[in-house]
Amino acid sequence: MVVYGSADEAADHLFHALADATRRDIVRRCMRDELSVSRLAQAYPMSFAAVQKHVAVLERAGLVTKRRHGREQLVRTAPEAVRRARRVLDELEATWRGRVDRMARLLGQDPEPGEDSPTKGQEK
Amino acid sequence: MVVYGSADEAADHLFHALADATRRDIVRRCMRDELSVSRLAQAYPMSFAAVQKHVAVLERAGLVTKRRHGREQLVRTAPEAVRRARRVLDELEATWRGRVDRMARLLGQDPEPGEDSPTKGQEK
DNA sequence: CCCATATACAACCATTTAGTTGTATGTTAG
DNA sequence: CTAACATACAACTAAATGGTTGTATATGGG
Repeated sequence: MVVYGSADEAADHLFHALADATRRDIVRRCMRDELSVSRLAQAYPMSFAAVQKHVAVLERAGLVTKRRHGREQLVRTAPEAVRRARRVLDELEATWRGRVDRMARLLGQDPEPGEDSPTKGQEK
Repeated sequence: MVVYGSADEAADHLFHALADATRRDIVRRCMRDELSVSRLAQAYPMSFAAVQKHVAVLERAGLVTKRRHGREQLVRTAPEAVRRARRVLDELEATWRGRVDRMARLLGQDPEPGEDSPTKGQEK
């Protein structure tokens, strides 16, 4: 799974978090209101602990934040979250059509996968 | 990993495929040119078979297509691919601010996670 | 104070992933 | 034809995932 600089790691976490229907649903729900974890848990056919873990994954990816209110933990989708994911996709396109391609040609080395940036430092 | 109707499944595959830096890099490279699998493999610090598998994951997600040319298999990023991923993100927002919320209120039932559409078909 | 609720977290299990190696099958260049 | 190359695919391993149950710790209401 390679190590990667924090840039790639952030994208890894983001997309990984979105790659599960339950988590996407949590994101949707928590865009409208703040919901406690137990409230959320009631909505899915799985244990409280399982939902707790899903929320943790979303939190690690920066897609939601938690805020304590009394004895409950209110979950809310980070306002900028989905937008941020979209930006990563944009960069995915941009990296190619702009920077990399152009720079490689300027340097006179053809921009093909000869041996450059083997996954590692790519745009980190 | 649960069954899901094909709609969610497609999103699962899409985001899962994007949740790996090597695969994102393959997507970038193959937007510019068509590249053979072995050509791609040279670019990463892993075996040919490993890269082959990454390409398979991308293919399953509809992010790239393969086309035979002689003895090589040329990989190319699906033109519409990234755009499609972005659309899923848009829907993620839209579902909330438009449809679900509004409909639920119209129906007079509060749109909270009581038990409605628990991600649907989540029962494995 | 006592209890029910809301969360946290550890331990465990089954499945998937990401990688490996090894072998088989096509295809093209000589 | 044959050798070298490009791919396909099976089998195996280590680690990560997604889920479970069980236990511990806060907190709020009466």
